[in-house]
Amino acid sequence: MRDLPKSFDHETREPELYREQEEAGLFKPSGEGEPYAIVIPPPNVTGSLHVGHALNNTLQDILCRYRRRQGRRVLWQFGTDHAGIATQMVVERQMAERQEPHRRDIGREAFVEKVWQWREQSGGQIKDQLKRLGASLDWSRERFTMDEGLSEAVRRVFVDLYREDLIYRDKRLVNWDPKFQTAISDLEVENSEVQGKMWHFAYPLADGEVDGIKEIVIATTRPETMLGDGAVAVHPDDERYKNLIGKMVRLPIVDRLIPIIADEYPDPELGTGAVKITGAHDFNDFEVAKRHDIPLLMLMDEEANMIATEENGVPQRFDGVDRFEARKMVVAEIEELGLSRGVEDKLIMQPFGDRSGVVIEPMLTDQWWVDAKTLAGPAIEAVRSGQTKFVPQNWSKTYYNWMENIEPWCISRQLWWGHRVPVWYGPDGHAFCAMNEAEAHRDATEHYEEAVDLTQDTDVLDTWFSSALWPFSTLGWPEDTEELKAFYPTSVLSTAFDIIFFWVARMMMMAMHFRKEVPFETVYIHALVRDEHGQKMSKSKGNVVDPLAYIDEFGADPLRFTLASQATQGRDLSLSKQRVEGYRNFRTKLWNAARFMQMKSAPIPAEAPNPEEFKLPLNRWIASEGAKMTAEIARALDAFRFDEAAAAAYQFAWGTFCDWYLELAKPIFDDGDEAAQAETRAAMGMTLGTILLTLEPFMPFVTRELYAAMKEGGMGLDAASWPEAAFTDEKASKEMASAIALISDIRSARSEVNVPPSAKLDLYAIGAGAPDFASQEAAIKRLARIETITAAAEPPKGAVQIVSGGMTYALPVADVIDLKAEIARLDKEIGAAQGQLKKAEGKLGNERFISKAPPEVVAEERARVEKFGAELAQLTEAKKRLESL
RNA sequence: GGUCGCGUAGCUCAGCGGUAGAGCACUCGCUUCACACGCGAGUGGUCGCUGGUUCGAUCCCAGCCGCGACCA
Repeated sequence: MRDLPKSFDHETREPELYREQEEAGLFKPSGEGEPYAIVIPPPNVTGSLHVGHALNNTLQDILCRYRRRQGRRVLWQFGTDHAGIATQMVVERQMAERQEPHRRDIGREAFVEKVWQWREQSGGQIKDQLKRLGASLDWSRERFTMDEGLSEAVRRVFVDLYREDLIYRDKRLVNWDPKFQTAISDLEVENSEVQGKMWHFAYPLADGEVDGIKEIVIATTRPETMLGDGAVAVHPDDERYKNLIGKMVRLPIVDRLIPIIADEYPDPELGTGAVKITGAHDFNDFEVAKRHDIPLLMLMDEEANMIATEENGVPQRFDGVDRFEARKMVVAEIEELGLSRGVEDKLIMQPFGDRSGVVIEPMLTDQWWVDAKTLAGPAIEAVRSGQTKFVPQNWSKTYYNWMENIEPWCISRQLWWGHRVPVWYGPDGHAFCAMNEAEAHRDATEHYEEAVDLTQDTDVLDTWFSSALWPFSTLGWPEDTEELKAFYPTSVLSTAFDIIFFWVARMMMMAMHFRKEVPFETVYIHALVRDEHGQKMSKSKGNVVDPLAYIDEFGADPLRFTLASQATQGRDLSLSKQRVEGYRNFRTKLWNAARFMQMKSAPIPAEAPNPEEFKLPLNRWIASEGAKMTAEIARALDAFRFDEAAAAAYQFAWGTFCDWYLELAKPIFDDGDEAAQAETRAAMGMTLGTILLTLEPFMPFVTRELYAAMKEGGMGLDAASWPEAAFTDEKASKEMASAIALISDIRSARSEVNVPPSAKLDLYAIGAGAPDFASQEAAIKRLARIETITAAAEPPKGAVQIVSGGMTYALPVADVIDLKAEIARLDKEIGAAQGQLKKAEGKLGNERFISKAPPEVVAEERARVEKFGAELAQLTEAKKRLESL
């Protein structure tokens, strides 16, 4: 045993202990066990550790450490993703701060070079933060989505899907982010409700009045788009407009004739029932325009400034005007024309870019698309058939719901940082999709029958396109590597629910298509971390918790234990400082228990003793309880019940081992014989070993420190495997439970009748029966502060009377007895017993209960009647004796 | 509007057909030779509301009220 300092210095020891593990090669797959693999959800290169990361990586670390201890060959794959938009944004901002030229001025190649430089210098700070958390990731296998290998995988997938017609180029409406000037996917758009206005504009009929009507009034929340209207639509069944269908209206300001058409899209109940159709700037309108072959007029450029062109006929004064400025102009001009028919305030849903925060503009552009619908089929089937399971199971519904209604996936981005689309164009625009430029040239030469100049597509691919390959690309695919053979499909993927669409679904699709196998057997969906009041954390609320601050203050162990103990299924978790503090106390408790054991020379034995050979009920009991706990933790972790596993460990270590076992063992060290002491040392050491080993996945630092200090012979914790949990001894458990109950009952009675804690009393066991825990006399004396234990026929005068385990005991407290308090105490117990008795008797009095309830339940109730009946009799008698004083 | 989830002790949450639980907070007591980041003893709940199923409902079903998330 090595001497333990007074307390654990997490600040200096945690980093040292981490380094020791890493240097020992603990984080690399080892041994011959069955492979177990988890790929980390790759954090952004720009990312830093937030509570969500802390939770997710704690849980993954627990799984990995648990499986390692069970002898599995564990790979926890680390890597980061290149985060196209975010990274480009960061580097551009940095360039601006340094007053360097804009990226457009230095050109694409130089800019991309700068991004790589940035990554070398400042990317990946999250690695060090994950190390502080204690994450046992295999750093030696780190991957990056822009690595050559992973880029190769991306090209392979693109080329193959292109050749199978599952990737195609198409001009369609996309969500356009005017700030970053790129298309983004549906998922990167956040719709939120904002206070807006609904304007009513009158469009005059072109050929004068029809049945006394000379205009049609449309309602719009986006007046500026009226400049590009191609039609006005009404519902075919709308009586108000029946006669107007087919007529033309004169579009104000632009002075263009557009038709009134009938379509199912307008809701007659909403607004005026007449809807303007701007096919190039609204998703619903686009569909209507396509159905009726209405021209799509582009109104804006890449920055969402208005453009006036020959084609769109927008007046020159709008050219170059910002879209919101243009809105004001349109409204003013309509009013001037006398065509305004009112305006109302209205809550409207508006799309925002999740990274840029600006209003997204639907824009008609050429983009690359993945035929997600086709890929989704096998991915849905893989979950339906149970090849991949969601935990908690409910999330599979979210997955199905999304997958079954999936839209084409827009994968092209007008950025510079990312995987460039592997397509080259010939002089006539003919496209050649190839793994590299040389191949494209070869194909082109064959096509044109001469060498031609090619230009590569300027778009890059959505970051999620490369992340979708993560489970197999990190293992070396498209090469057929040993890692791929050993670790694919991976065992578990752990992530948050909001990533199901972004990532899980896409990994499933790609894996089923390219590997014909699921990417992972289980998808564990963890909860959201909220603040201590259950509020979602947000920068604007200022309630964001920095996990690193908790690590600084308390250490990683308490933070990890807090997160694990709150990781229940199906509910978000609230993180509070108090709770972390509480588990810091738990760590200290373990520490002090070990220090006590050092005083008693009770190390973790070099060779584990066999509990079957223990003689003392106390030691047989703790071995039995320890085995129970170990089995419970394993069961809980197998079921991803981190909370239950943590609770079992906490309850056993503190509630059973420290509060009872160590206390009950003290009298043996005081005056037990040599053999009893030796056995108790061995059992105690063994149990501490069990606690440290089962707790290690949760608290990898302090458990290592204590194990190393306490282990006889100095062998480290990592040489030990998960404790075998086979021993039980019901008889010893029962005996100890009785002793513990009696001690508790005596303590309660003493406290309630105000016996000073320091006073030592004599205990009398009343009547003929003998208690079944004779072996614990010394412990009872010590823990309940009893001087002597004697059998007696009758309780002495002035005694507190205790009914425990079917026996009556008396505690003479001489003159100090508080008669009133004692009667009150007995009354309380009598009341409780009566309540229980009445309840059980009530059930048994119900004939239908007797006939319909299962016999064992009925028997249970009968036993309860007997037990509480006897208890009540004893208590009543005790009270009578007291009153006769 | 559709889908999913949640309302259990002051707070944060387990439990989910047969004796209501944990941590924290609170009250009282304690320099008990590992630990006051501690020890001991307590207080606190018509388990959102209303019906139904059942011998029996916090748990299952239906409706309602309140809260939240996701998708339209």
